[in-house]
Amino acid sequence: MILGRIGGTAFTPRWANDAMSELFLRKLRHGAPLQAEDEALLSCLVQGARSYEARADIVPQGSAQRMLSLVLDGWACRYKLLANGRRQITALFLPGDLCEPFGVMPHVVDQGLAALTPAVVASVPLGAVQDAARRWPRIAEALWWDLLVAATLEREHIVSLGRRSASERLGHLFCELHVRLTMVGLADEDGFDLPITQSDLSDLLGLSAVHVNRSLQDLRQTGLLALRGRRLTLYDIDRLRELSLFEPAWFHPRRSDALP
Amino acid sequence: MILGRIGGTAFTPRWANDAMSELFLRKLRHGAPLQAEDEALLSCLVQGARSYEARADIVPQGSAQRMLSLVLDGWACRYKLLANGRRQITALFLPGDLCEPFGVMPHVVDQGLAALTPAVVASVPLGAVQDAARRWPRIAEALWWDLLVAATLEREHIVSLGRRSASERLGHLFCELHVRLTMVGLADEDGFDLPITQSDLSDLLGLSAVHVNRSLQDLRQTGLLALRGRRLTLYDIDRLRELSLFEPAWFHPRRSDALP
DNA sequence: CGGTTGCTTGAGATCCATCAATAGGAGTGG
DNA sequence: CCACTCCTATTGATGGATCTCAAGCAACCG
Repeated sequence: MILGRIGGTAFTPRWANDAMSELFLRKLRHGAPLQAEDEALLSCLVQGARSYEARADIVPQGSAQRMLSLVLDGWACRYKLLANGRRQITALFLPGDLCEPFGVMPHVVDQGLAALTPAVVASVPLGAVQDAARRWPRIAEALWWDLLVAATLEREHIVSLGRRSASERLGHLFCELHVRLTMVGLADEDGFDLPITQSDLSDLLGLSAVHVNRSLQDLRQTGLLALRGRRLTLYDIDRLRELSLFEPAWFHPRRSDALP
Repeated sequence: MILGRIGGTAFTPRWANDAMSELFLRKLRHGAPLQAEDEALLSCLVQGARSYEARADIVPQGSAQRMLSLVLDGWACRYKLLANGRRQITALFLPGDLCEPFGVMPHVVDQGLAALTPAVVASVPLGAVQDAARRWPRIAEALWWDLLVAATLEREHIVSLGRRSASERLGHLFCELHVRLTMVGLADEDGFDLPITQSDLSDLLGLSAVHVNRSLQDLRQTGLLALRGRRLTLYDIDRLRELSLFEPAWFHPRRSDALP
């Protein structure tokens, strides 16, 4: 429930500049027809990778924001800590995810950003992204698409918390993660790595950790999935989607040139 | 639970062009130092007002989006209808609210837009807004600020659904509405008009209508508020904020020029 | 080996949903 | 003005979903 206080450590040399932006680009390609020059330009924006331990704050609640965070490795989250000590995770960020809409002006963040696992996070200067978007239409399109997907995820999160049962929330989350991780090549057909704790899941889904545990057991006993160690195996994705009221259609907003 | 099928009626002449954008401008002034020329330009974008009956769909779920909707009068909402018939309202729109972030490209909307009360809604051409923002920095700043506030509201909605009790959700909503309505001059110090039904509130807050009713009675009996007819009176806003874990600070992201 | 963290299980309490019935209020037509 | 209807608000009773507290277990790690 309580987040650790360990800050980021120094620059991590194992991330060469190309490798850093690879997952990010892989995702953006779903949103716009990026050319080699667009990708080269985007790569240049990604700099200053730092490592964080699990539970470390990346951007503390209430601090001023001038850079965007891009997750290179590990999982992170946006969260809010309430006065009564409860925590709600409002968004989950996977490798390749940009943690804020690209064009916001500098501002004070109302919610913090924290690592859920050991993570490597790069900083992207706000102004540079805005400039790139202003000058290169395909980059702008890709970034707007990314923003659109992020907003859709957030709204679906609201729907889950408001109108889905505990098992449905879990199932829906797993379906969503499967799609997102597949987009960046981090899932295979029947599952993926789930590196966060059940307590994190509970803070994400608005449940207690105990109930997450029991609902997971329900899903296992129904034969829909297995969760051993960090590996989540999905035995029957179609049935899981049906059970969770998951509609993959909303996931890929059509590109403008594809609109009727 | 089920939305009506009545479409919009024809153009409503009672809205002159100036009056149409007045509330919208009033809100944006909180986000950027708009000059007369900026406001004039923004006013020109707002066109094509239409009236809708309560419960009418404004933009149905699954349709293509090329225009932005601006609420001139009445309350509206973004909602999702689940396969099992449940409805979740993901955002509430008040007079002066732009219903989508300004810059999104045309896309298929995953969630519909509906009137909750009789409403008048104008359409704003997407391209025109983007052009204006590109050319006039203050307009861009105001619109980004608006987007930022909308995103913050959405995240706070997630926190409510995930980690606040029924009474806290209601209290938090009323505090939020009080701030938002005050920004456009539609609330006075001790309350405002609440024109939606308890059933709408339940779909917004992820509760049952019966439980909304009971939680409202709790709040009344605690002496925090009164709700007679459509008028909501707040007797002790500070105490209500405390009880609801409402933090008004996040509401006004600082302008870029005010950052340290 | 002891300490820590995360997972699992049980029992009891609480919050909230559902079902069903009644009451109030606004509009409508006679 | 009354009877009627629809919609919304209210109330009661009951069951279910989920929470909390508490304890035990398993894995990992220095």
